[in-house]
Amino acid sequence: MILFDDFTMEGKNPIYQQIVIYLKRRVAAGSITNGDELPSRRMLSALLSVNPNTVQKAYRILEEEGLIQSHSGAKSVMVVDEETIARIRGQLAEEEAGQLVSAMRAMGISREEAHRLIDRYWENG
Amino acid sequence: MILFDDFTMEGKNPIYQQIVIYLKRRVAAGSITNGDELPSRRMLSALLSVNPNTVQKAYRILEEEGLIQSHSGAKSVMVVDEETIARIRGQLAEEEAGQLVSAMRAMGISREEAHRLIDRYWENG
DNA sequence: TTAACTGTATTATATGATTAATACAGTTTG
DNA sequence: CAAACTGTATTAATCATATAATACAGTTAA
Repeated sequence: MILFDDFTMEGKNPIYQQIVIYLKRRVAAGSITNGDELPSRRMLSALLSVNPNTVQKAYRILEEEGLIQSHSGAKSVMVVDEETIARIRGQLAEEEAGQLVSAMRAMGISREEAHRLIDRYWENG
Repeated sequence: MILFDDFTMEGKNPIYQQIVIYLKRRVAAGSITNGDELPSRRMLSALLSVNPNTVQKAYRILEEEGLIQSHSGAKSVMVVDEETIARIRGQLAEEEAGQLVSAMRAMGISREEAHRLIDRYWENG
């Protein structure tokens, strides 16, 4: 059973998107593997203090992307293979790196300075 | 007159926030200096094909942060000193670096791998 | 001076995100 | 079997974002 024990609500992004990205990151990290059971919509909504519909929206999106399989009446499970991991990992890493680079460039921050900033946040943060 | 010629609408963020961050980044980069005139709400809204109220919201937020001064009837101008530049620069760089580091960590990506990803996007993009 | 601009304000409408309260059919388990 | 869970669906209400259509008073420039 996937626990969501290190899930935290952060920033302004919609909650359903935060759930989606949380699960994708754990797939990328390898801490979620094929067949892992997800908490039910009702359980997770209670744990996060959000509406069951919000969790349902996140799960539906992941199902449309092929990362979740749901049989009506039974618990939903993750569907993960090596190709999926590589795809998700590339997808998320691209977004993050691309966003940081364009931001730093727009601010006139050099590549070396950007590396130093990241190193500083890697230690503390 | 600030031209907005390299402004592009990107991502899902509210438009008024994109305008705010665009101007802050140019302040951080030094390509906007003290006293620079802003385009009027109506002109910018026409240029970006958005509603004047959306531009007004962005300008109002910047005015509340002290980066813009508006005299009713005349063009609004930027208010920028060295302290402001340093503050904005630190603020934006912190956000970006912090976000990337927590994302990479959650995905189990090493510091060295993160640097390589950034270098790759610095060249291409 | 006056016409064309400026900032500012108000009211209305539409859409997306979220909450809320249910309902129903399939499954798991005691 | 029956109770308690499961996924799924519907309808209604609230809030933020964004658009739309004006209105008014101050500034600028021909």
